[in-house]
Amino acid sequence: MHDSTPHFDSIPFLNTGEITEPTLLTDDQREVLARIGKRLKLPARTTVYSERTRADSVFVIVEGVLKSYRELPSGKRAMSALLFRHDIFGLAERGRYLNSVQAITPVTLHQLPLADLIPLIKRDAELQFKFLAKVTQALRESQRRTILVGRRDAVGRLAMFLMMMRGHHQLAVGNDRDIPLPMSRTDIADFLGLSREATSRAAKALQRRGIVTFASRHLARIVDTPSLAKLAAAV
Amino acid sequence: MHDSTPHFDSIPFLNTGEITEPTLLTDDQREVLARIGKRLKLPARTTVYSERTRADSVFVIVEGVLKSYRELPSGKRAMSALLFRHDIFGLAERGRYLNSVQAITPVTLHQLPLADLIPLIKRDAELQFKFLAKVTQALRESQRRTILVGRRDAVGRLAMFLMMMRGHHQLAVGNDRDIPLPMSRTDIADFLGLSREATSRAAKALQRRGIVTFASRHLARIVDTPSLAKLAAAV
DNA sequence: CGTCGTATTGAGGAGGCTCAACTAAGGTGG
DNA sequence: CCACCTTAGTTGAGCCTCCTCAATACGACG
Repeated sequence: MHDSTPHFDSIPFLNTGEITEPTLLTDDQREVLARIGKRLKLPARTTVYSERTRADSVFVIVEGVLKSYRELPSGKRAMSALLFRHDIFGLAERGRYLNSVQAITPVTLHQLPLADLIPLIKRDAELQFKFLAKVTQALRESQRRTILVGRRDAVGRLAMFLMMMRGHHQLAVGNDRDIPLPMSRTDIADFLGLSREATSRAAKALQRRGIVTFASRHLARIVDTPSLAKLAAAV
Repeated sequence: MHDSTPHFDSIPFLNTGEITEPTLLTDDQREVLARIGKRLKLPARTTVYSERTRADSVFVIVEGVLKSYRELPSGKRAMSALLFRHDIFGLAERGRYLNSVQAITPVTLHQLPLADLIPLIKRDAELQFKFLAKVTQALRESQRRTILVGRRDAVGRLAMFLMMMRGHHQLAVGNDRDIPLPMSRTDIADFLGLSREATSRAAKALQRRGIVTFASRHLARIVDTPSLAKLAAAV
């Protein structure tokens, strides 16, 4: 199937048989979604929508990385999530978006107007089920992140983040030692619930201990995977 | 409708008209769910299920409070969520539960076997849509909690928690000053990502500042709502 | 090659964690 | 019914980590 149609996968609820593959959209379902939506190509730094604005669409990421965040009264920004290929975002509450979403890299999105999507998934229960599974997965991801920011140690948090990024990248490319980090250090800090400085020091600590090297600001290389995994798991 | 059938509500995606009411299950839907599931009454402290065990059911809370948590290697417990009336839990990944769930108060649950529920919601798209909305709401709740544990100040976190508990209780009862806290201090501490000691000190600080009084360990009374709201909102 | 925003490094201080002792409450059996 | 025991919660002291502020270094972009 051509890559221009929206696509996502999700981890199934049940374990059917021994092998568990992610649940994929069928070609037909992708066609249908492509029909009701339109494709969007946006340069980096574009704001897709801002919190509290009228919500009329859900988005599926075809390619690229985005961040979902909330501005706090103090001027700090609380990051709700980092969003990757095949993720869904824009689930609104009472017709308003709750977060702002901004592109970190250039992105390709599929915009699905709620006015069309809701009737569609109410007709097509199988398609809706894919959405249900995907939202459930996002919920689990969110809970994992709650555990992450609940940790006290900066190094462990960064390790957890790197393992997470590795997981995302690994799906796409074979190489699992080089981890591209498209987002800024500030974004990482916000994601981890740390200050920029603490994040920077944590990165240096990992490097000093020979676990990870940072070839550039946007490329990490895992040297000692077991140690990193151990740091990420601990606590 | 009799209270023995499972029930839940959720906040709609769209704003239809000016007034936005929560989306409720219809009587018919409750009937259908009641038919495929069975009712469960459990005393306090019962473990409904443990992490990594085989998942075969989703649960709807008819009455009572439960906690969902994960045991960490260090022996600490990371709380994933507190669960209240009309909440849903037990969404599994590949046939395994990810968290453990334990009753805090005596609870009444509706157990819905996945083997029956999945075919049902694949037939009944309207019913599935209610589940989709509910899971989405849980996702938002989880994101809010991520922001909560990301805060640095213990007092603010506790304030946020109290406002949250107020919201839950307010729905059921009119009184919005008395807040029952059925869970232990340890549970609150786990939920806030604080130590027991810090939680205790934060409670004392709120009391000293005349914002909240703790009549007993399980009953808080809000004295100065605006101040509490301000503390909860700030950051 | 200069400029501006981003990132790193350093020093000092605040807040929460840990450890330890003490107190309160709940449950049990005589 | 009360004394005891066990568990949960509070209080205090010291330490550790991260935050804040400030200065410097880096790097992307014009």
